[in-house]
Amino acid sequence: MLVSTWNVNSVRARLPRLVQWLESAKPDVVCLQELKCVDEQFPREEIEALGYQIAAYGQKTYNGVAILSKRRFDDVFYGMRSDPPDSDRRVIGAQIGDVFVVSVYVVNGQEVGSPKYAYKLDWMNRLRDELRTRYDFNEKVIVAGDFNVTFDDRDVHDPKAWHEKILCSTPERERLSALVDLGLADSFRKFHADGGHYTWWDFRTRGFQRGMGLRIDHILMSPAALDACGDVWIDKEARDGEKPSDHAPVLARLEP
DNA sequence: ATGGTGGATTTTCCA
Repeated sequence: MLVSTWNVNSVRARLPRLVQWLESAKPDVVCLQELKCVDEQFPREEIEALGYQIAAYGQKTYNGVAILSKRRFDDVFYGMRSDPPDSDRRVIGAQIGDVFVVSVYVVNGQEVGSPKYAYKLDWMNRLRDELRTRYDFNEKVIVAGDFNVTFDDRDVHDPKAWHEKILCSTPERERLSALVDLGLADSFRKFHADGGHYTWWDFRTRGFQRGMGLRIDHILMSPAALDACGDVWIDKEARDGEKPSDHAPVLARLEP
């Protein structure tokens, strides 16, 4: 089973690239982030035509997450059970056979010290609570998405320039580690110990063309899922070419 | 150097 995550930065703007990628990569499960449209606008027919079931949780203009699956969903949940409920649509989860899959789009946070940064840290606390109370981590649990946080400086093209900056600050990394402490490993690191592997490059600085990226998209796995995982890789080609997203997809192969 | 590009929606927000 091939499980993947991709922040598409508008599913409608990315539709031709997404269709092309689904046809070539042939993932069984896809966690999408930043749909940037309501569910009525989701290009359902084009994706169903490729043999996927769709569970979407979108909103106007911002955020929005979905899960695509070749196999039918046994169960789906929409959003966190926090009080008050999340004002943004950033989390969706589904049971697909014996695997529990969550697609997450973590708050960006704008800048360290800003109100949005404080919100990000609180939101990540709430995500931890949601996952902790929802799942039995003896099962196969996969939490994939745009976490908007690097694990350590191996995930950063220029650690000096990014030191304690947004996406790289210690409080953000502590909260990402707190998710790992639930029993959710960074699956990419099972196969790649070296740095220099990135999933996001800023449009504004033409980061992709200059090799200036960060690894902020992750596939976290419970021990049973990680045991079944034979490889994890970043599809950099999907970040190249005409009208790309600013993120590359991450893929993981699991033995049945 | 607080820019730059890209998306959605709109003369601006967000990333």
